Amino acid sequence: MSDEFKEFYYHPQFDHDDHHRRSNSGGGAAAFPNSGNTLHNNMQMFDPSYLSFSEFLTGPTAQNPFPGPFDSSSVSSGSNEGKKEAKETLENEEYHESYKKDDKSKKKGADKKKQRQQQFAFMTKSEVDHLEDGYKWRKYGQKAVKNNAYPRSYYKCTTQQCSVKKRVERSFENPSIVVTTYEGQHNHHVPEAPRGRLAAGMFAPSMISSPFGPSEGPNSFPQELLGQMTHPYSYGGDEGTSNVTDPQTNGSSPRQQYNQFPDYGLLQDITSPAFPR
DNA sequence: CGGCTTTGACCCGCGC
DNA sequence: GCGCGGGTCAAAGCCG
Repeated sequence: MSDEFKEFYYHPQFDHDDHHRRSNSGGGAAAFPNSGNTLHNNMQMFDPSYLSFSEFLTGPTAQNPFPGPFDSSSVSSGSNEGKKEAKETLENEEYHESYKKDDKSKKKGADKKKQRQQQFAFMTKSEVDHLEDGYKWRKYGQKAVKNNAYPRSYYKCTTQQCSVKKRVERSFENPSIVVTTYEGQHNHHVPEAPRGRLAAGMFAPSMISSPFGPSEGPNSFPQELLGQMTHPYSYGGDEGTSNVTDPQTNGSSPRQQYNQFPDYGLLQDITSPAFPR
């Protein structure tokens, strides 16, 4: 219960034109190429230049693709209650959000114009695949991915006007690691805490109002997640050495630092977020 | 009964 | 041009 710290890595969802790097030369494939070391190549850290994660996201998203190279700092999100798993550092997991549809309007008959949307991926150490983030999701598919014994699940936000999707899959090497990729942006506020917990407090509008206005924010990242990250990303100066702040050992109560995170049992496990393209 | 999950099929883009 | 792999749809089943 004290080792609950998460490392936030953000890594760009390389999407360029290189979408489908599917089987990077017969190996890599989708999410976790067993390479087990390329992670650092693709993961980037929160840039200190940004006051907050939100800003961080906004910046690069708006103009520069990515602020900086992978650094090495981590964040701790005071997960109390010790929900289920212990957090640890991921270092050899690579997550590649290859970007698939550029504009492909697949599907039969349905003319869905697929245009790339902002994506945000992060790794979470959790026993459950589907982390509750306050929004309601409907699973619309599941697929076995290559080089990964674990299937990838596809979810859509059930809110009508919202077309946010997310993919969830487990790391092949570390089954305890769940990689969640959000795509698109919620154009609404967090529903009435479907599960009754976190949603309400943790996604208080005040926290997500900034650059990520749920109403029409230019961003598409999980506001809830941002909420957590905003502060955690203190990024003191000795990043790389110390995991930012560990609420629990930091002396201050987690609740304080993370504002209203009553008892969220979902994103608390975030291990390493990727980065919105 | 309504909503969600499951699962097989279909479609599409990319690499060879 | 073909095959592979990934993403989505939609019908059926399950559960609350």
